[in-house]
Amino acid sequence: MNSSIAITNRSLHDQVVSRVRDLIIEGVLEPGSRIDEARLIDELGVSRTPFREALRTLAAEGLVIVRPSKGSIVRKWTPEDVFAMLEVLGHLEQLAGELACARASDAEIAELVDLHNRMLGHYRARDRMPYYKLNQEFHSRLTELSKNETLQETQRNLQARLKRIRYIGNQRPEYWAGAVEDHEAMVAALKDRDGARLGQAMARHIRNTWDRVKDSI
Amino acid sequence: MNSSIAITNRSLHDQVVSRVRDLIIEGVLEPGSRIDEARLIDELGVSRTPFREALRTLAAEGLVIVRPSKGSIVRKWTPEDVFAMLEVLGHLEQLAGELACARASDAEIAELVDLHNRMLGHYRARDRMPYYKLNQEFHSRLTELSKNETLQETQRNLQARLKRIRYIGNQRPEYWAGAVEDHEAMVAALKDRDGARLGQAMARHIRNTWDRVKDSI
DNA sequence: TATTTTATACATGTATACAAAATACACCAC
DNA sequence: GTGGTGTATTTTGTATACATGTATAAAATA
Repeated sequence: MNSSIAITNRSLHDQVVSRVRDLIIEGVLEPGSRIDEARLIDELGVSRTPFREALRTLAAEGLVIVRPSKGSIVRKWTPEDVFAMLEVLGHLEQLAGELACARASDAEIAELVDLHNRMLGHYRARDRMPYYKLNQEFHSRLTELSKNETLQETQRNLQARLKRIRYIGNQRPEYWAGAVEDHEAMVAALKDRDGARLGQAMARHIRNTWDRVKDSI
Repeated sequence: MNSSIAITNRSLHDQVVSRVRDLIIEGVLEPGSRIDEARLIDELGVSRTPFREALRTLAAEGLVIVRPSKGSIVRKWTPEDVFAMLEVLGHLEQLAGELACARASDAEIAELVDLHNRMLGHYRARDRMPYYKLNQEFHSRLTELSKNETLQETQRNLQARLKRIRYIGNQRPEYWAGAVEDHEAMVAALKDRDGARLGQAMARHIRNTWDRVKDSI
């Protein structure tokens, strides 16, 4: 029972989309495996119509492939795919960084610095999961500061595709330390509102990400 | 009756998606207007299921908004939306240009130069429609030369969203002349495989596009 | 025994029917 | 005349039934 007062009128479609998306990101539905329609609709307790519509949405997002008459599968990324996604994401976040320096308010930047400091706390305590979650938020929030809706949308989509891979990849301690260093540089540039430097730092961060994840795909 | 021999086994879904997408791009379905499910499925001769699945795909592409229980509408872009899309597209094509210079074969570049020359022919003859179509192809092909699948996918999507706007915008003769000049610069840089210069030229081209279309949104 | 064919089961694609929500409209009170 | 309430109608959301296509396994032939 939902104790909150808020009216939760999310359509069944939206609920199924985010539920299945999570199942894919969490790896419950394995990349390359068939999606058993009958079993999933049974487990989710919905009928085929909203489920299939959800699959179409996820297919458009690139997480699922619908093969006519042959069922749907969870999309599986090749190393080339991942490299391509990071190449694009790197340039988009570079743009985001440049725009953020030009368009964000002082308060917004302060918030982001605060978020970064909390991340540092989790790093020192070696709490991977909360660090990881704040990391996702850091990148999303920084992209928001670009005040460019399309940029946010595209970044969100790529981040969703990469979420699982990144989580798997960032396991080794020295990789984690490297990522934290990258973030230090980014936050410093953001504080100075040095768009070019922030852009460079973000692009470098994404390139480093490739080095960190490439062996675990 | 289909006189061609080719087996046209595209799913009903795909057919509906591209049909409705075209209706939106051509302006038959006007931005902001409600999509009359009953009428359209009747005109297309399909049932509601594949049609609604197609709407979900188009919604994910950003061309349509599905409002729960209130029907779907054709998405209408504000000037801010268009500016944001061009800002992103500009940077993506800049990246595409840089990568193309590094990764394309001589033959591929020659093909693109040839395509450009055909565009010039249409420009001299003032044949707007064939010029416009080759222009779309020019940008798609150049992005293909980046050999980055994600980049192509993202570019395709943004190009689809902007298609109608760009067509409306590029009407005045002096604007057209400016666009042709931009292309001359791009092709020259591509011939020299000067990635930085090509990138700059593409980014500038997109910025000019904004100036050309902003008054007609 | 290997290979091809065919039958059958099962999963997917599409259509339709039913339920729920939103909108339009008429009627009444103020 | 204006505002509000209740009902009818339309439209959308979901479930289910039916049709069609694909894969598997059994049987027949080479």
